[in-house]
Amino acid sequence: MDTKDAPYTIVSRLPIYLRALTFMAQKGQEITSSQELGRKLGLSPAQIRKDLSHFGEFGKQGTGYEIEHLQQQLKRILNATGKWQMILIGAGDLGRAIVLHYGGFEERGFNIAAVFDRDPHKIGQKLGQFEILDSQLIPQYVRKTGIKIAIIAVPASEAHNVAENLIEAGVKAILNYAPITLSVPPEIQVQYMDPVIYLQRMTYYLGT
Amino acid sequence: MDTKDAPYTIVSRLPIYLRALTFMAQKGQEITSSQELGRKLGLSPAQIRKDLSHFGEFGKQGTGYEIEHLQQQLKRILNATGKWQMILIGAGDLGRAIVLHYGGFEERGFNIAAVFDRDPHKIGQKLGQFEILDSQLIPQYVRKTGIKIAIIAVPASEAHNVAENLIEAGVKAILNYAPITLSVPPEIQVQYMDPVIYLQRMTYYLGT
DNA sequence: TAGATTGTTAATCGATTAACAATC
DNA sequence: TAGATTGTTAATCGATTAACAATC
Repeated sequence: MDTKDAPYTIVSRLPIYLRALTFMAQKGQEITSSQELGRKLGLSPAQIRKDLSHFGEFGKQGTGYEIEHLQQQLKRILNATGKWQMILIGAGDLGRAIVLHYGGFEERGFNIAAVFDRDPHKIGQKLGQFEILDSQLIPQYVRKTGIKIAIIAVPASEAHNVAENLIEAGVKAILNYAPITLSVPPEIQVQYMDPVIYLQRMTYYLGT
Repeated sequence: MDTKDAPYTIVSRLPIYLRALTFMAQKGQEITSSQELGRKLGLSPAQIRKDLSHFGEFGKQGTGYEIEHLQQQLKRILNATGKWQMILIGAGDLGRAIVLHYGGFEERGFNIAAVFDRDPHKIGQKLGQFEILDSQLIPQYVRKTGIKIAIIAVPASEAHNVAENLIEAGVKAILNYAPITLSVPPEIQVQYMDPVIYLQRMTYYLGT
């Protein structure tokens, strides 16, 4: 396991690098440098080279980085070569928005496989292409499919229960849209998508 | 300007503290401690005390923090006492999802004031309660209203142009849902909401 | 008073930057 | 060769943690 000991600070930047490289590749660009990447991402060239050097040597002195190659390497490091299956918990407004209106998952290696809700009025109904399944079926579904990633889109008051059930069933990573911090065992990954948190990180700097 | 020099690392945690305090307050709890907060948020008590000490003394030895009071103080520090007006650029699927299906802005101090798109087929149509306005009107709208916050929900290819127009018009903070890093002057705040970035930060740890 | 928890200092730890030899 | 850029080392910088006097 060559890569699992990289500091999270570094890991957290790799998807940003990958996204930038994909954008450049789409425009037909073939080569880039730590300087160019740094300029586009607002980071120092040194930091980008240092980050990449944790995982190997991907560049060529005097030339820079072959975009296609670095892209492939980052995908490999991030386990982003295949397609990850995910389940979505919560078929309310937020869940509906994620399923119906967010189109970016598929082309970047993620797929929603099933949607769950605990509301009897919703179970059995359709959410886009999905039939909404009973939340009670989550454990057996996760065990059967081996799915490791879940998206939580339930109200804050329910999020913690849902998370515990998911983890109990074998889920290892949670993308949490509920506006609450989840307490989970250290080996479980959680990331947060509450836009208000991000807005407040900016209003601090805005004056009143 | 007593607070504007706090390190971003600290500032970035304040909204998390505020969210946790609000949750506790809703449950009727009146007092908390750095220990309890730390446990709930996965942070060390020392860090929480250190963070808060950058802005003042909000606790009482032997007792802890009065939740209502600390909440008020954090709101003041974060400029989260009033209601911020925002504009949304992009009335596609993503913009629609944000306006119609995300309900959490209002009660937490943010409000969408207007929606813009550049597509002639969309301009003049309704998005929920909003009439979609022509993107060309953004500059005059921003100047007239003094709005400082914009949400970008256009395709990646358009995001940079949109951002430049917004900044030119006087916008100071951007919540960017487009999957691309924006290059902006250092005094402009940007935060990113691309879920795939967050998913890839987790898949690194999941093995293949 | 005894117990608890703050705010703060000093020590530790980790991340970023600057600089440069290696080399394409 | 001359110019450019990498990968890496050492120095700097900043953030976290541990510990404790102050005090409620």
